[in-house]
Amino acid sequence: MPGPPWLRQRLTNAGFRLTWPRQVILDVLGQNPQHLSAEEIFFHVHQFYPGIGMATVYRTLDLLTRTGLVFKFDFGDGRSRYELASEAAKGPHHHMICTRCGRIIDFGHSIDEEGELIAALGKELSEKHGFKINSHRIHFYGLCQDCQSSSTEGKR
Amino acid sequence: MPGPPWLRQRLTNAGFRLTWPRQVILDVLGQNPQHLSAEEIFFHVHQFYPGIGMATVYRTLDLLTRTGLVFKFDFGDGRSRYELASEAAKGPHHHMICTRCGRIIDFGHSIDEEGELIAALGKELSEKHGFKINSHRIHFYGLCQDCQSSSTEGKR
DNA sequence: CTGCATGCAAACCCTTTGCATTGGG
DNA sequence: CCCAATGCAAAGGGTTTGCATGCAG
Repeated sequence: MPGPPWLRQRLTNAGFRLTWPRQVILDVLGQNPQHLSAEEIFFHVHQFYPGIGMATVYRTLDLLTRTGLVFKFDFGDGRSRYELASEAAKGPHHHMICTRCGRIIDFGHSIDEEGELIAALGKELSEKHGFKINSHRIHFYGLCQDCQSSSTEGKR
Repeated sequence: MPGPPWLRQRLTNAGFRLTWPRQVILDVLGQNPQHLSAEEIFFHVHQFYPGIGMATVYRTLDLLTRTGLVFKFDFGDGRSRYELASEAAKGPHHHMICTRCGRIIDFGHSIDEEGELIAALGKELSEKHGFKINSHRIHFYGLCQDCQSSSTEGKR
């Protein structure tokens, strides 16, 4: 259960204490490239550190999110997902959400059009509305392979 | 409080009863182009139809969403927003979310790059993962004009 | 008339918070 | 040592559900 030391350093650098729960949560996130819900993170962490409570998971995730070490995602199913920023930053990083079973897959791509599009939209946004864009996300909705077989589509 | 009759027709066509609460909810949505939360919809509807309950609002919104008359959005603030599909479909339609004050603005644009980008990404998604894309949404995160003035940025 | 739709209130789920205790620096 | 961080349990906020009643078709 080692895990990247530079992440821990960024915590202490930001003035936060390097506690056991925080290290384990960081490690769990580092070992799970998928988006984990708070409950899933709790479950994983609990195996190494049984005494942990959900409140600490939430507080730590909030801390990590505010510090920028973790990204928080909302896919519309009522629970948030979390992912290491360093993992998400490995490339443009979007998501495909199956409107039937709720499955979410990461979608790292490398298409030139995106840079131009985002730049153009960002320019328009700042000119028309005075916004300063820091990031963007693209969500695709549709049916995953498994759900295309079945007939009745349960739309969200 | 008239409101578009074709919308009501789509309800009856789908086999649902044309009740008073449903008509009023549809009218409220038709008169408010912004994204409304369930609570805001309840509040508006309540003025015309005081007897209505939140449960009916939620059940109706769910019905309308499943029928495709209404789009449901999640911007990450813990409550869902709803908007008439016919309104949202007036053009490519994305959102800018201020990470400080939570303000959301609609962002209807008309940039050619988007079609190409989405097509390219959709192709990749279907080829690599077997997904069938029905729709997509782009979220921009940043600071709105008002919040750029203030110093401390409260990240989500 | 018949059963879908409503209203009310309780239940639910995820997340946040209060408070005494613990442990990192 | 001291205060930030934890754990527990209770509270909170949005959404869903059970059940008796009401109304559209």
